[in-house]
Amino acid sequence: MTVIEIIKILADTNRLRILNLLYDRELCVCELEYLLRISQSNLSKHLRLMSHAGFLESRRENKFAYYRIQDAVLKDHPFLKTVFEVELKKEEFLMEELNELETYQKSDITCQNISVLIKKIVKNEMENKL
Amino acid sequence: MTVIEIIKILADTNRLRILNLLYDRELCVCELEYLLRISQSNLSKHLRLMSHAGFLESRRENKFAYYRIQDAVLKDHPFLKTVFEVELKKEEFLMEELNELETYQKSDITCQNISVLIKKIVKNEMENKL
DNA sequence: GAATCATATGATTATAAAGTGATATGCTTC
DNA sequence: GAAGCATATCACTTTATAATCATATGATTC
Repeated sequence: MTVIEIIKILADTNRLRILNLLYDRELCVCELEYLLRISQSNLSKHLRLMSHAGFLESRRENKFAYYRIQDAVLKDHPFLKTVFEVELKKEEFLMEELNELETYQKSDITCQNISVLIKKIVKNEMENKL
Repeated sequence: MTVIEIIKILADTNRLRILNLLYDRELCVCELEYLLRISQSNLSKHLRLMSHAGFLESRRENKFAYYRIQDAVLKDHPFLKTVFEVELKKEEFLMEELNELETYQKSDITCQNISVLIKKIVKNEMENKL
């Protein structure tokens, strides 16, 4: 992966939000969908893009797909550590999303029951549009 | 300037080429045009974009406009040093363009006589298209 | 094996940049 | 002050990418 490819991956707000949460941990598609309020298909496409580029890796466990950042990317491109650990911390909304992740992890919500919540969110959004 | 703004600036090959040459030095628009073979209007737009964002600063000396990277940007976002000094060095074509800059600086070409060369380049390109 | 669920993909639309060619600006020189 | 030059800007075209909606896939549960 070239620097240019990496920078182009970072240069999208939704992808940066995804990577912000995936930094240092593995998350399921449904968790990202719930935490970031990105539509399922849109999310899936960003994840595929980053996987094909070699930025992410994924594994499947039963019904659920888990994504993580490839170790090699961080090793080969040390500036990414600074971006994630220093620069992204300056962005208030990204910090807020990390807080929400923490709240989520302390809660009793899991991949098993998260879809109910997502449906509620989608329903609310629909109603707000009317 | 937010990280996201900075990354979006970097996420364009021509802007990265420009910044690669401007790192650690000041250059004139005509020098960039000559060295990078980017059309004058396109170049001017990229320079304006980066100036408005606060990434570049410019000064005018007679007919010529000189651009440089703002000190504050590099100070405020240390990862940029790594990007320029480590990551961009891995890109062969960017290294090649730095070499061409060095050759240029050793030559007797100056802003005063560079426009003749640019016209020749443009003329050649026109002919190659036919 | 039919139904359900999580995720992926395809087709399409929407949006936003980058590039181009012509023209404007503003300084310089005669 | 007219002409020439370097740079900037405008109007437009082209290209690229994100988002959306509908549908497919593939595993799971009953």
